[in-house]
Amino acid sequence: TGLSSKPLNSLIILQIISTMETQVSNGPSGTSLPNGPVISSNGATDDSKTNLIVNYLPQNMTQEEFKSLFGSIGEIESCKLVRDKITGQSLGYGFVNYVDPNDADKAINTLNGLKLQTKTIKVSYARPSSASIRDANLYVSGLPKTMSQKDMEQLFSQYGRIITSRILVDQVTAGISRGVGFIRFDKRNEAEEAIKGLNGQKPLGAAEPITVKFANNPSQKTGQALLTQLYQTAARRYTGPLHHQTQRFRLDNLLNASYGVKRFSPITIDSMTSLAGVNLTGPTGAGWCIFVYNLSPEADESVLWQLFGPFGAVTNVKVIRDFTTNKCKGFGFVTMTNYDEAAMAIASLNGYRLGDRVLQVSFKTSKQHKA
DNA sequence: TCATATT
Repeated sequence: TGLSSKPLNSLIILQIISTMETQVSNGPSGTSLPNGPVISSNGATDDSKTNLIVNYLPQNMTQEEFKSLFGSIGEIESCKLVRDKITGQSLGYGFVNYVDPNDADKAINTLNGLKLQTKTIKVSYARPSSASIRDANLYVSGLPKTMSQKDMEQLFSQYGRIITSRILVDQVTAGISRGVGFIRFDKRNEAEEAIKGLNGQKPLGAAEPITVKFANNPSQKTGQALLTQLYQTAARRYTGPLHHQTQRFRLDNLLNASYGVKRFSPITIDSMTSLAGVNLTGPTGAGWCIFVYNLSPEADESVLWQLFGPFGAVTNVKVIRDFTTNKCKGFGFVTMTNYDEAAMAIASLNGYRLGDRVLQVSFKTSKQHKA
């Protein structure tokens, strides 16, 4: 046919295939087989009960950490952290498709709202992928400062189903509206109708008209913005470690954000640093292994993610359980990628009161039981 | 005059 020698034609073929896949996955809902995937009459699998979208992931979370976190719930059929095609940067969201619909449900119940670093992740069922749900995100400006998120949703809901909405607030004055926000509709045509109906209009009782337009798409940045981003990430890589005082400040902010509690650990970072090298197992493969003692019998992996996630990159967590009762034996392990973040977590969480227990947290040593 | 929601 001559197609094989022309890259452009290959691209077209790929697009055709991808269109076919889209059509197939949007086929009629099918029948559920016992303990198996839902198969529709045309042979395609229906992922609506197993496939999740995860939003507001920390920027530095890797595919491996992502899989590790959601794999702690149950067997994963597939998962993907979505990255920018050009820069490779995480776009802050991903997909997890479980084998068992019950695990998808469990993941929503236990991981939705989990605080990781500065983010609160959102876990929900993914809508079937289709072109009609893309580019349905609107940027709204000129909103009255008194307008709440609920008010804004009420205004826009006449044009379609709203998936998310947000009003940006001033960081320093703690929560005063900046008069700008976002509305994501289920369908792009709903967003288009909302622009036609509301752009340049004055909301009831408002003094000024609002501006409604499509939001900037993060995956199609300008060349200048791309260069800026590349430069900034490169600069961060080559910047030395933050001063300890600064780290302590960041640490308190993270803790306050995550737990709403301020606490001070008697252990300083410097004393932790002096610990390094004498008694540690050291960075084994993936990172630094941390020993966590005095967990309750009911403790599970999500507790460890919640405790350590705010401090930085966590690649793995494990609760050690009794073989017969399946209850936690009182301890577990956490692996963190970066030494500084691990030391910070230990300095803050050692002596941390979790329920009626006081945790003991340290780097894992080669002979732990010898106290 | 914009945080990161459809692989």
